[in-house]
Amino acid sequence: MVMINIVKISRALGDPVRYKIMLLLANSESDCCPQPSTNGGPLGLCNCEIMAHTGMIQSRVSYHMKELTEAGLVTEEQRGKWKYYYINTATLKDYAGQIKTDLCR
Amino acid sequence: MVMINIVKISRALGDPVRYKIMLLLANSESDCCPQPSTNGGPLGLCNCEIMAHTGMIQSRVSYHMKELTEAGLVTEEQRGKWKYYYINTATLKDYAGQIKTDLCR
DNA sequence: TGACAGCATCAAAATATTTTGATATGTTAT
DNA sequence: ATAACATATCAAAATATTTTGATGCTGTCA
Repeated sequence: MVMINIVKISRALGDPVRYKIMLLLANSESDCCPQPSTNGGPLGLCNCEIMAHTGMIQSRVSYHMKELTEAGLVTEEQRGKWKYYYINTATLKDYAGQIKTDLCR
Repeated sequence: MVMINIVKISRALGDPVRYKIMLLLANSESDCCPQPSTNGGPLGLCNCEIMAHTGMIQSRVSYHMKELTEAGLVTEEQRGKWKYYYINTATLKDYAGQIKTDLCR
């Protein structure tokens, strides 16, 4: 059982910009740069694609991706000079499960 | 299907003070004032009990209970001059479910 | 009704987070 | 090695949230 921090994950998801990025990651396939590895889950996007989809500047995207990564919601993968981000579904499933066991009784 | 706002709920849970209150509500039974209604779920606590458990001043507790209530995480019940709060487990279950269906694929 | 208990609300202060532009770091291709 | 590109980091500014103390409102009980 992985250790997850409910408050940290909630806080990460509780920002509209970051939640939008999570939805993007869950629903988009990469279409630029080298293709990410086939990991069975979402294919992920690179920083530049997130910039394009959201219209945000680079440092802003970087900042939010770091928040998501540190919460364990997103996994990074360096591929050449690009960095891919994809959703860590294990964390989300643990999170959803723990919310229910800890708070619903 | 109730309309829930994932960002708002996440934000509400993403504050350490509020998450602590949620755990309190999930694990405590009221032991003061008139007993709350038997609603099948957690019995809830009144503002004064939350103050006692957390050591926080009244206006601070009030502020956070409002945030939790507005997110739909907590339901209020006025009983005499006391106000009881109890966890809204339906919202939490919908939340956990939607997190999984929207972000895990 | 008056006194008081419990909670809500408000404005100001304190604190935290987010955004931006500049600059640094790391990778690839020439 | 150098240039060019992708991303990270930093410090300052902008913005948002939380905390506090004061005050207001409502219900209870003498």
